[in-house]
Amino acid sequence: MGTLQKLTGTEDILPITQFVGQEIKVADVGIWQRVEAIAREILHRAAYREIRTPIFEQTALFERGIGEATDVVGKEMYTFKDRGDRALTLRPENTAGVARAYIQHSLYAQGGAQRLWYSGPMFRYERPQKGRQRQFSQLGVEVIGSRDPRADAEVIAIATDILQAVGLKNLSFYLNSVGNQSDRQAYREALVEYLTPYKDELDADSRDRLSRNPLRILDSKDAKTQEIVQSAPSILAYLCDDSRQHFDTVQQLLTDLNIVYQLNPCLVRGLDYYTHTAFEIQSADLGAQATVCGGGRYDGLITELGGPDTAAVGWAMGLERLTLLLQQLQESQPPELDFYLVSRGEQAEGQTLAIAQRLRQAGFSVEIDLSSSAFGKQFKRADRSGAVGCLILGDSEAEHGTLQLKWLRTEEQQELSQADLPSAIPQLRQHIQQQRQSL
RNA sequence: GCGAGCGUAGCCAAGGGGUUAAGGCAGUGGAUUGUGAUUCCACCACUCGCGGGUUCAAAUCCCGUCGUUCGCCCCA
Repeated sequence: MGTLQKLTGTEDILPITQFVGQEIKVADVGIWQRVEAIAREILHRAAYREIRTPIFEQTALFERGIGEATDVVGKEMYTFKDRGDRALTLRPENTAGVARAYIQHSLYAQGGAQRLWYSGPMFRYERPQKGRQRQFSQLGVEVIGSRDPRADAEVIAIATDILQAVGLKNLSFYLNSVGNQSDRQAYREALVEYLTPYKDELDADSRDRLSRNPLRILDSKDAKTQEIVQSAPSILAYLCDDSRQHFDTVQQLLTDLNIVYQLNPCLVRGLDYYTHTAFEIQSADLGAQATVCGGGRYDGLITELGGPDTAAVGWAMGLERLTLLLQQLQESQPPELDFYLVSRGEQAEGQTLAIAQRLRQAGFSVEIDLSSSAFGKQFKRADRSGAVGCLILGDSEAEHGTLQLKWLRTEEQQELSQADLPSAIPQLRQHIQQQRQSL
């Protein structure tokens, strides 16, 4: 193909929806704007403030923060050298970046917990499939500076609020606790001890992980491995009293909030920094990439990155997955347009911009037809634009300083004086409102 | 990184060795030179993702490559 095309695993989000039959092939920006507006409102009400951090960071930040043994760091990062020979990486997730900013600007000096949210592109070098891209968008929240179980529950409640407000149903919420460092160490040994005799029956990947990252074997999709894992010891049995109590309280709070969850002791998240609470919200309608939202507590991360001992919880939502689910539910609305301005003739065309600007400054939306084609054609486009009114400017109007206004839905037509336009504005506004409502 | 399927116009497609590459939607111009519908007419792929091979002959068969979709791994 001679033309340049988007890179694999990236998407264009267009102003128009593209259909194949009834099925939406590519959803338009409208759905994104709706989701973002709803999320923003809910986050605002919960006193979360937006933070924007760079899209690339030093490679070392992710290596240290996410963990060198993880797949994300091991094989999925977009890493490169810049012209100054610095090792950079396009962020594969944003918790590490937010933690870095928190430390760098000493946000802990503000006192109390910092409630933060972010939204933006993330990058992972993977083979794309349904619900998985190389550039994708995450909306996330972080509460940094509290180990209170209410923080865990609040963050979860906000996630379920957003998903519900946006209109998603049929989601499953899985909850687990992976305990603290020493709980996990003890459990890890027990698990390895249990699994070692079955070593030859595990699938190849799991056998590999037995020494490197045995907890990951728990959520293997391999049938035989699953069977073996069924009777493995549960992490929940290895929680110390503090961990146990924290987890119990989180569960109690969720129950009080009527948030339905399923305990899943096999839920292990792929990033090293998680401690205690871990959770995922999944949909059955997404194919193999079922997780819409995932997160948990990460009490060790800030220290790991060189900051003070600071507890934190957070989650991230995959916005492509969310919109993918949403576009199955609703059709998109064309943008509302007040006036479509048609014109013909040199003098008339010369007056259109000034008229449009005057109306726009008064708060109306106005689209100018730039084609100079026959009025018949321009009217056809006016009709399709969905505008309430069509402003007509031809030779005689230009001559007399007037303009025709045809209300497209009622087919009434009236004449206006250009000079009197400002005084006609309240009436126009009222008329448009009426016509919209009568639909 | 691995596996499988699929690439014919802006979109949906027919054609599976024989040469003008069906049809539909959308678009543009006109019938209608100042009023939205319908209808009608015309235009809209020097070539079937790209490169090579087989053949008298390739969109069609073979190889490679790129893209895409779904899955594995992993995650959002």
